[in-house]
Amino acid sequence: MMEGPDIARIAALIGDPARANMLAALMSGRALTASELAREAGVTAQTASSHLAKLHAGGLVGTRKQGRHKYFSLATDEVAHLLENLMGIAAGAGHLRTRTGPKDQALRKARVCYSHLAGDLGTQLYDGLMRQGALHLDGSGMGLSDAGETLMRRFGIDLDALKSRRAPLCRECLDWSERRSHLAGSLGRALLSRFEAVGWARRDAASRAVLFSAEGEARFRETFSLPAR
Amino acid sequence: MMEGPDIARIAALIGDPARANMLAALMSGRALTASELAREAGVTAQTASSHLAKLHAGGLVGTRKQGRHKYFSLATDEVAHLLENLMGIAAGAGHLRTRTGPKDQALRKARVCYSHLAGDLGTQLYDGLMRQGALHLDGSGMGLSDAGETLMRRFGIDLDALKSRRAPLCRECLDWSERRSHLAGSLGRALLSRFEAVGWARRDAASRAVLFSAEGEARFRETFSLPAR
DNA sequence: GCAATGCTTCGATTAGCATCGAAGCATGAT
DNA sequence: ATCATGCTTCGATGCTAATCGAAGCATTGC
Repeated sequence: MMEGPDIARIAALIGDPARANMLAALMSGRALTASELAREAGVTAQTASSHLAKLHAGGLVGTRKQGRHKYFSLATDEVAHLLENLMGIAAGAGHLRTRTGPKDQALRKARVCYSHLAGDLGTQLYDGLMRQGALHLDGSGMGLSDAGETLMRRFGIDLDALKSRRAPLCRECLDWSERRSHLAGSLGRALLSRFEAVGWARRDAASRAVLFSAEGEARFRETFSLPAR
Repeated sequence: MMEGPDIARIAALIGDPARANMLAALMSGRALTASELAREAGVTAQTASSHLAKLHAGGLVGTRKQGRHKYFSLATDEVAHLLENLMGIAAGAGHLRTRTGPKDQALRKARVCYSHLAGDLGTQLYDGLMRQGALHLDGSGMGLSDAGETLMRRFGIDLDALKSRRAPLCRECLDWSERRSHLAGSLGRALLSRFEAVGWARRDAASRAVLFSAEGEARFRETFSLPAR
């Protein structure tokens, strides 16, 4: 006993419903203010402040002060990965909370996972990149092949800027609805924001859903050689 | 708010120190009795019983009654994956920054993750299989190539028996000490038990460590074309 | 049969912590 | 300056849940 790191400490952090709701809200990838998170969790500002302080001390969220606002976001991709993982188990093992409403279906099709694309389209993208050899997974981790780099540059991704950062370019992230991997890392982030920039998709304001237009989805499938739906 | 599955519910389950210790103990892959888990967690039999009932109701552990003993084990590989994931974050963000005691080093080198090989040797095996093309990761998930099947059969793995089961043959699992993937799934399980069967390694009785003999490690590296240490 | 072992249920105690009201402290707007 | 907004600290309250002792069931062994 007592071997390995203190797992209970951070599990307990996530274990409070108010904090869990805050973290789930931060899975949108957007940085949110303390009051927004308070509203999201359904508690008053004071309790939210206390919760956020604990999340910060526990290393799960990062903060940024801007004027009289304080913005919170998930600390790392790994935290997002953990949360997604938790959702998978909660969806499978917990009672069937998955009442597949219409909004729920949109979430399953495409949603934001921290800051990259998840859901059916996210895993399809990942699979497609793997299939055509744009992505590879070898000893040193995951990376882009030459063909992949060309593809990304042609799509308008500034790879040089991404590479100059310390953050890993490619990571995989387990999808809770699909139970398969999708692409995370700074490239995953850049791709999602590019999808928005070129008008293929936009984020739902109220949820984590990513709404592709009909034409946007067609162009998306075409660009990454995915089967037409 | 309230979208997605109830993440707080199971995080809270793991968030209690006693339960977390029990789960960590079950990461050895062995099925343990209620009293063993009570001792492991440092609580009396009554409280342990209460905790285990909750873990069972929450779907995190499975039970098997045998005589007057009740054996507990982790419910699925996904649960093990989640715990390993949690350890990674706890090790990074929490205090207790890896005081590398002598036993700790053994754990880092090779240990049991649920029921397959983790640690340095586990990730090396995974990387080696990937490098030589025995394993591949494509659209439909992870699988063995023909060369990989030959390799496994030659090593004495009964692939047909594994394939006939419903459980996935190959899965990847994120390693908390190495922060990279190692091989899980029924093949991962079979490999570890084969390592023990042919006398290359044995499990430490008191911890999750897997102890390779000098010759065992050499044969291991030779068999899977890993660089000599 | 009786005793022993392993586990569970019951009841009571306790401690921790989530919660909120109110006040304090910044920063920004008028 | 003065007020408003956003966040934090303080103090008090109340609820949840972890804990254990003791008794209750089940199973095994003699």
